[in-house]
Amino acid sequence: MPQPPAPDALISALCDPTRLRALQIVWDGDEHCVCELMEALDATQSRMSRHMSRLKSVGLLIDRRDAQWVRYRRNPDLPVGWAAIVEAVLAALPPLAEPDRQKQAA
Amino acid sequence: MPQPPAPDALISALCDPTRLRALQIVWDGDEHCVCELMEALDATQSRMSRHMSRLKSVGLLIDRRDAQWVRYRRNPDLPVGWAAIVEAVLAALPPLAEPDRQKQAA
DNA sequence: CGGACACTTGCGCTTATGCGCATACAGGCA
DNA sequence: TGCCTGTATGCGCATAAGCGCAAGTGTCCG
Repeated sequence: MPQPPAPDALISALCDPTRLRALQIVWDGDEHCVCELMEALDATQSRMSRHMSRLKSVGLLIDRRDAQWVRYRRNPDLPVGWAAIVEAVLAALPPLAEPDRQKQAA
Repeated sequence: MPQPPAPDALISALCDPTRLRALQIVWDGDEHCVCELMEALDATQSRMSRHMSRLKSVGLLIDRRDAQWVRYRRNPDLPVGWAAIVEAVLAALPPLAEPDRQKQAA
């Protein structure tokens, strides 16, 4: 089984608003550190850290230590089927652009 | 709001193996009664009834009373984005054909 | 070394979720 | 009406999930 766990695990990982928002941000393919995400999503550090760790554990993301930061990004080797699910879900989500970032615009 | 609740609700509804399997069966577009599903998925009556009711409440399914039976089937008016999610998820699931129906074949 | 910053993790708590059991409800049929 | 099949629902319970807090790890810098 080249894929991480079972599809059920993928779905479970998506079953949380914060994780979905995080995916939304991280899915641009770029690297994002925890501190960036916690600010963007208004979450505490431990909370965000755990969510990211969960997304990583199911294989959606990979991380990399970069000095004091841990950079998360989309797993480039994600099976196509899984990517399709994530993308379908993200496509249905509200843009997030304004609502979660307006704080810094305000 | 033409769409049921929010996408989060859809995802939550998918966060259960039994519901996923049920969708797998029901997604053929035909009608399926609870008793059929409970047998196919080896679930108790109340359990299956609740799962189906949940799938219905988020708008994935519609039901119809037919004498003593309640026929569930895929909601034909599902927004395309939602259908895309469901289909992406179902595509990633193992066929289910054999494992859950072999009992009647045995 | 010591302190600051970024992140992770153990712990206890609270709430959500799924389950079975028993019971209520609905429709067919005698 | 009474009874049977099929489905829904109230209730209580057990487990899972998410959270905050506080302590621990890793890295840089002075």
